[in-house]
Amino acid sequence: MDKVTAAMVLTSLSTSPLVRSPPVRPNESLNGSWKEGGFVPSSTSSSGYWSWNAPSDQSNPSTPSPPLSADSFKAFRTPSQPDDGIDEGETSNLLFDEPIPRKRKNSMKVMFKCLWKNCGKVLSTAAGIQKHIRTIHLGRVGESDYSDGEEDFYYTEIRLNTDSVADGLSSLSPVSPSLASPPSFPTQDAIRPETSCAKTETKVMTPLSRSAPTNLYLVHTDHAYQATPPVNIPGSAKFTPNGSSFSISWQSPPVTFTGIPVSPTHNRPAGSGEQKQSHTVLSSPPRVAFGLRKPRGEGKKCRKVYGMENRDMWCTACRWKKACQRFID
DNA sequence: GTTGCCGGGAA
DNA sequence: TTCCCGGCAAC
Repeated sequence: MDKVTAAMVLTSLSTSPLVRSPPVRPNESLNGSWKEGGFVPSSTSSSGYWSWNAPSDQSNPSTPSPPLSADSFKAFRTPSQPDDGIDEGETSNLLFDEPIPRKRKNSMKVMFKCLWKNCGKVLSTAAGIQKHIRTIHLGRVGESDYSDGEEDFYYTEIRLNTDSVADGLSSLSPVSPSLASPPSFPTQDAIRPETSCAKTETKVMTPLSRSAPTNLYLVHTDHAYQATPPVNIPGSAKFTPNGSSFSISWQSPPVTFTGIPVSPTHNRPAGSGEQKQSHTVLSSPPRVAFGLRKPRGEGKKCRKVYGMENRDMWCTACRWKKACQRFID
């Protein structure tokens, strides 16, 4: 364990500079929805992974730079057709960002494996695998060069390296689809890219949702719990010293995930059930168990804002001593 | 002590 | 269904 945790810490440290370097990034490159609120800056590494998208064309196998691992993430959330109904879903993603072992560039060979069912084709370049997916699986023959990023869902990178540490990490990290993917996920529906699934449990699956390396992101989901606001959690909370044990715990989920038919994303604290799901581990380490009353929101509520004297200005819920509806946390 | 709100009851 | 409030837990 020690080794592992140490490795985690190191990786997170080493990567952060890469990721965060240009503060500019978040604002410009991403589609607007993100940047603001929570993710931005504070946390060391969680905020940055988006920025990799552009450069991450790792067509050159010889340079398995950080972007690769990032790329694998990218897969989960394709930048192209993302937000629909996903509101906070994404935030949860951030969590997972961290654990990825992106490491120094040394003797590693990167291959790309098609995750499409019964395919498993392995190519040495991302471009190649994307093309393969586009043409063979997605049937986009004509528009060969057109890529909306969907292919990303269907392949994963495989690092063939000699690095011991890397091995250790990869085995732990959720990003080892090579292990998990083959056994077709029992619940293809259950797990699907948040992008499309959002919170809806639509049954219509795009090819995408069917075979994507979902397990990867399951991992992150919960955060859930904290929906939007919780955004912060990931970054800072996670890697605090005492958070280390925590990170470990959540790694297992990918494996254990049983495919509960629920969209991993959310977090709207709404349903009590949602919370407990996969995320439990992540988001609420110390929290009491679920059944208990939910933690009090931090925001000011009608009572505090308007005061007792202006009770008529309160939202009805507050007036009735119910959960405030005006200042929702 | 204050505040948020669950659980439950009365109208 | 609407309105209230006792009481508990988090602050």
